[in-house]
Amino acid sequence: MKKNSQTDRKNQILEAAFKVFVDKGYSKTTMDDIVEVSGLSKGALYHYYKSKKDLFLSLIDHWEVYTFNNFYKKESNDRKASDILRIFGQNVLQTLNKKKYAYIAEIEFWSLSNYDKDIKDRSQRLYDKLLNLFEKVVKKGIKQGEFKELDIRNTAMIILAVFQGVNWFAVFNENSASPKDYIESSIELIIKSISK
Amino acid sequence: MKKNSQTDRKNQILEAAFKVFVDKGYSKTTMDDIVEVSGLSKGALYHYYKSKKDLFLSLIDHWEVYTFNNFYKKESNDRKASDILRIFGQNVLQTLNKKKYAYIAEIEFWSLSNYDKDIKDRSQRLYDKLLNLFEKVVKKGIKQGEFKELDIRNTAMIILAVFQGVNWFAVFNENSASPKDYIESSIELIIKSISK
DNA sequence: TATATTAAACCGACCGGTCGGTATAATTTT
DNA sequence: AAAATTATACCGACCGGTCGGTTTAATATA
Repeated sequence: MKKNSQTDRKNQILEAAFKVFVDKGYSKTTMDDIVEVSGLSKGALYHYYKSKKDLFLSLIDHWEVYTFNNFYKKESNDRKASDILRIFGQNVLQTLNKKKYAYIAEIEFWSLSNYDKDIKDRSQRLYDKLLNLFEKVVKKGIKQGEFKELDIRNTAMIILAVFQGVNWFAVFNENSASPKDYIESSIELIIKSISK
Repeated sequence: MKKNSQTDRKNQILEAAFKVFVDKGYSKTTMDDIVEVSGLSKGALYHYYKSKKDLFLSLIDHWEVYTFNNFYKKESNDRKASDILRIFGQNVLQTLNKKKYAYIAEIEFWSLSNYDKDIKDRSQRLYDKLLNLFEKVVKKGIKQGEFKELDIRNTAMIILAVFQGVNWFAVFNENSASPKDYIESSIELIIKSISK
């Protein structure tokens, strides 16, 4: 009971913080904003998190679960590697449509990583996970004879870069190209190139 | 004479601001920091720029000239499209090695674009230029029979995304892959896919 | 009553921008 | 060409407001 309501409270705060951070950016966000949106008091906030930065760091982990949770599930074993990539692509699109703000938060992580070592480390850990995931898929493709023998890390990075490309659509009002076209054609381009 | 010394002063301020902004990020940068680095006074600063934001906006234009100046030159007419892409890639690498901070500044633009319309517009204008440049190359490749008939805007975006991928190396300490390998193999991958 | 939790008043460091003023250069007047 | 006037460049002390964080008061819980 106690343990649960404690994590409930923490989540309540995190979600409020998420909203405000995405809305105003880290530095323009005030603790009072988060107090207001969370419906709790400042005392409560500092009871659960020791500082604004501490709150933000927790948010990075929260973000990962929130945004990429279904990512990790979808890699079913019975599909071929190329199809897994396609599914990833669809997930990215879905996230862009339904949780555009997740990508905006991600950009904030990048930006802050340049000036704060703790945030950088936390973000990097997150990306290592993602890269490992892509690497697994590439390895699988190679093992199953679908992909050529290529530098695994490098290929994973290219895939990541392509997915990161949708950030473009999250930030700017691009109307001369659609995210769907972009993602799908990019993935097909990659698949085609690395397939035997 | 007068006009010149005026732009000299403005550049002096811009360069100081560039340094500090890259070093600390926009919000953590104080006007006093810029005062100190520029060697001028606060009064002088506000004499030439009406606000911190005004200064930052000017910096976006400055950044473009500073970072991509040689980009625009290199598209010599006697080369085939794929080689132009390769040259672009080398330029990106060179920039990453010599002016890493330029990429860090770029991330700051992205981030701030989410919260400030003026910065967003200014940044978008910058990317439109870049995309147009890539489109020209793609068109050329098609016209000269080197590339397939494909969606031009979309292809330009893929190229952009790949180049943006080096931001990764600018932000994080990636030691399991080299920027050079990344860029070169990415470009070859693209060229291979879009060539007839 | 003791303890735990929340609410709200408050503190003080910090910072963007202002403003009164000086120095220097350009222009006009005598 | 000297003096007077005006325009421009520059300086730095200062102010008003903000905001992360602390402290104290109130309230609920046991």
